[in-house]
Amino acid sequence: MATSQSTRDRLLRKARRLIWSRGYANVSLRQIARAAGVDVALVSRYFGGKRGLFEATLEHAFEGPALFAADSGQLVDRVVEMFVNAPRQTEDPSVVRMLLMNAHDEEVGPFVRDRVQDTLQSRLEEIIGDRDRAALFMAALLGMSVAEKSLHLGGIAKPDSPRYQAQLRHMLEAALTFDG
Amino acid sequence: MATSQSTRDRLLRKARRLIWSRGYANVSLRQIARAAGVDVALVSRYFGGKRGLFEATLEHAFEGPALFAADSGQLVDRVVEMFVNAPRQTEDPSVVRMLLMNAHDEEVGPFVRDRVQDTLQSRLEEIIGDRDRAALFMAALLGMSVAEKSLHLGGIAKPDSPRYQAQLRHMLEAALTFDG
DNA sequence: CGGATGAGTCAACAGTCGTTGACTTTCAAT
DNA sequence: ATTGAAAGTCAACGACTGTTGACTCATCCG
Repeated sequence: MATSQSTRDRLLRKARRLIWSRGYANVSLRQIARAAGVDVALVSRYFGGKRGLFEATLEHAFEGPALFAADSGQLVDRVVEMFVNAPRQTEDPSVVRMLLMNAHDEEVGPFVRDRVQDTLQSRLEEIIGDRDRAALFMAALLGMSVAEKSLHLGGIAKPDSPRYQAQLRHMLEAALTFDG
Repeated sequence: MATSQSTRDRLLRKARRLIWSRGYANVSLRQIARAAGVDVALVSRYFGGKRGLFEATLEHAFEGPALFAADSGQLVDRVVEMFVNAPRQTEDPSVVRMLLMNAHDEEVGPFVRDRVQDTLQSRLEEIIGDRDRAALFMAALLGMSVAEKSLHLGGIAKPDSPRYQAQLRHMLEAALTFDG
């Protein structure tokens, strides 16, 4: 028998994949449910609605252990590892991709931005030890991601190439040398 | 009497402001028409539909004269001028904002990306003289924009402050020193 | 004056959306 | 074997979307 837990998980996984990559407003519950092989009505039953389903996908989303264990010296290496190698295996959208697709959203944007501030960004400031540099570091990460993943900008190398590593590393390290 | 041209322009202006800042899928024709004080049906009459209206807002969108007249030495100054000072006056969304909001869109995303490649990006490559550096330059611009405008990242200064100029300039110049 | 043209209005269409409540089925415990 | 809760199904709802065609109205030409 299909336990409640397993169908809940199937919904959650498909929702993460679809909403994180296409954006909250651009994915319907019916699409998610169909992909998960589950009836639409169960979304409201298990998560209280679309909003609740999306928020559930964000639990533990910012607990990248590799990043959070890093100190300042390892930071660039860890981030490059996270965003260059990891996505190749999991095929799940990265947190940065989720950010780009949902931070502007009218309904869930504020929630997403708050979560990022509280966790990822504040942790980054701790590691780097400078508020401005941490912000620029994040900006570099976002810029590279949007340029490659969604703009398909020629000149940005394919993310599985060594040249992309070099490009990303260059911009990240540049952020860390800012001296306002 | 209200000539056809003037209502066409009113629709166009409101569409640019709304779609550029909120994204194609997140603005309805009825919202645009109401903001313009015009009946919805006229959109289909004058532009052939929502898609046509949006594409019309992109005509001449990438002809920033200040940027296109620049040579390599003036580039950073011109871009800082364009994205720091100009938006203060016009209150219109910048091209970068339009890009961030619409490059991912399922319906108009490909169109937008093609236009950017053909005009802005290729012109940037001409000026900079290096494909990789041009791409990183664009990534820096995008990253700063998304970090400030839509993520409201603490640590990124307010765009009308001298410190924001310094931050943006730092990242842009870093892109130009990439040596793969 | 009469008719035609262009501009604007209005109601309706087919479709999709998130959500709800009533229903059936399944399974375990008394 | 009967009861009861849990799990899943299904149809319908009101709201919203882009688009269409028939309508009114004013203006200008012959």
